[in-house]
Amino acid sequence: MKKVLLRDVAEKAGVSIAMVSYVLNGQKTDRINKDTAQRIRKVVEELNYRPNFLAQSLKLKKTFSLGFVAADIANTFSSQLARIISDEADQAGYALIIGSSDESKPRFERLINQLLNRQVDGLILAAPEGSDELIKALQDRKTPLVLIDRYFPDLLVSSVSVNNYQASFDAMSEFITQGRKKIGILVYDTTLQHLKERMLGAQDGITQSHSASYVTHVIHENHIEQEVFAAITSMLQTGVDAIYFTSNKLGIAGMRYLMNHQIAVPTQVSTLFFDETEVFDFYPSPLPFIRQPLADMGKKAVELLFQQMNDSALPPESIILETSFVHSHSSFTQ
Amino acid sequence: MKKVLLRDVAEKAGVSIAMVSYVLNGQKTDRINKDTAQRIRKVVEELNYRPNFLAQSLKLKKTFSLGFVAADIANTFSSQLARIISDEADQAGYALIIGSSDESKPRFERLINQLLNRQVDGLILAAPEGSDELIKALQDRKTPLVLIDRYFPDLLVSSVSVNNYQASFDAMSEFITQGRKKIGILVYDTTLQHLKERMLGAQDGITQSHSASYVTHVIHENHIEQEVFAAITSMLQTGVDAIYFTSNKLGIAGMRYLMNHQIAVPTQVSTLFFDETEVFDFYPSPLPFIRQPLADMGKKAVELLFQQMNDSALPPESIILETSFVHSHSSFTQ
DNA sequence: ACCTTTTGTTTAAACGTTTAAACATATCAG
DNA sequence: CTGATATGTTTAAACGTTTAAACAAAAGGT
Repeated sequence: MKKVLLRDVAEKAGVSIAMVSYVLNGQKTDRINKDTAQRIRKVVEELNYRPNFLAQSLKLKKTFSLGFVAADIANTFSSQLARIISDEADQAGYALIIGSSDESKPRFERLINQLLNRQVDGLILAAPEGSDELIKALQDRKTPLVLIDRYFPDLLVSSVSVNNYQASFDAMSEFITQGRKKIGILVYDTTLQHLKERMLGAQDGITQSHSASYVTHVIHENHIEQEVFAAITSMLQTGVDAIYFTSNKLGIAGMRYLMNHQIAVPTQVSTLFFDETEVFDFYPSPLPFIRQPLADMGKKAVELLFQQMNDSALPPESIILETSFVHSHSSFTQ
Repeated sequence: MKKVLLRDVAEKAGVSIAMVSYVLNGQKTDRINKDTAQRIRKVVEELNYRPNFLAQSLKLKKTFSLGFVAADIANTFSSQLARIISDEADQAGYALIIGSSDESKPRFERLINQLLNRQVDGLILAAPEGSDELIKALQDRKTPLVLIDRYFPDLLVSSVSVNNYQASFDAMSEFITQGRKKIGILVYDTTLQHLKERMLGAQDGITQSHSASYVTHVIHENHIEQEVFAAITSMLQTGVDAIYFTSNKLGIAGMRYLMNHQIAVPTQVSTLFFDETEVFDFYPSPLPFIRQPLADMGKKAVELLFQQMNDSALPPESIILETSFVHSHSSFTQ
């Protein structure tokens, strides 16, 4: 079965290719004869004509597709974000091409190049460590672009993120009012600003309470499980009575430990997580956590990106969304 | 900063556009002067020329992109599959456009149309209920296409799936050797063959053991939580001592119930799941499940698809992969 | 010396659209 | 009845590549 072209429609309707194009795109409606238009539309229907996206894109210099490079698509955070962005893009008639850098800078760069080769109209990026210059270069090339989740303090780029510092700062009061005295903070060994801020916020929050101390353990990405286990072991030995997990994955590893070692939560140690996971549901006691407004983040990012695409002269805008503190995860979230 | 075109390279290198194209595509290598080729390559480098994918695709009638329509990308099963397929495609130089039908046939159809408009070179589909004719139509149009996970018994299309019937059948012996007498089976109200086979396999397995009976509860997709809760309540009242959850989501809902109601697993009721979830880790006792070979499924699907794309005359092939029975989920899977 | 190959390069059409500009005919004002 | 204007449609160039075919010059064979 041969592909139906504009030419085929034109031929069958007895008009020029241009006419068909005009009718299909709703242009020159005031000029075109109603009957002709009707006839063309009928033929289009009959032949079930579908425009060739490639040809259109080539001509219009617009592919109606966006690229999203996630940090690690295996992580629920990324995949939920991807889903939201995809839906959002979809509604605007855009397709989303998704990549995952797996936190590797070279891979990130490769993905971006691929996306640009494919002429995506804009990018939403969860940038890995050390990718600042790369982002800068993209910006210099006037590539419409929005950072999500991650941001670089000395880079003036549009971004959507959450109040990492403040949320962490505020959350510590939870431990304080519980009367916790020694708080363990688990962080990654990273230069990523948003993670550093989670740590700093927590530390400052504790310090300023004047009623508790903290100990920070730095975990390396490639040995999460082992290092988290070691960190918690050490913490418990040194009388830590509350633990703040600054990320998703750290939290999961931590809970696995506490579960396996039958540590009573929150009696023996109190816990707090940045980010939510389905697994929390399955812990016998409620596990409080800081929730990021995923849907808003995704929507805002797409919105910002579209703005950039429509007006490249627009100055970069940084949106910082509020997180919320959730005391107990309802069993009835679907 | 202007886009660098083939023309720009040609100009700077003092040759025709064709020469640059030939050199870049490694064609006519025997004819082209080594020095000229070298010079061209140098200019390409200097100008950092990137071919325009659209123009290439239009000319070559190949977009080097595949479409994957997942059943529900929010489900780990789908997203893991997506990740594998994406990686596999990537390695072959193909991009993956992902959609999620959310088990809705109209949405499925819309997504497929979008993907075809975008001229993807092939499709991998987790088809929702009742989409047989649609698949058939695609096949008639000679669209390279592979079904994954789901299949339609009377449709001769390439597909990759697992031994749903046999796996369920065999798994029941687990309950039998435990001496379980009344087994509850939780299934969806669906016409999807793979799910029906999971149910039938289990039923036949139990029947043929001559030592236990079963009761089947049908759950409707849109009220999973409530209906699963009701079903389990009813089962427990009628002396069911083992439950087989035929899917991921049913299992999660079920475990949530058992957890909340402090039902002892496996002492009071034994459980068995089709599919694995991270949440299983967080249950105090090990939860046995049937594992699908996700990676193999994804790889095979891509492989099959590429075969189809290379030779459209190839007859459809159905690959059925083996599942494995996992007794206890290791706490150290990353 | 002349024809044939070989080597190296260019020309030009094609892929399937969009759209400015040109064209043709009908309608209208004076 | 004529020039202007409104109405309806077509022509042709462009988007950025690929590639068959044509061309030109050098090398080889007799």
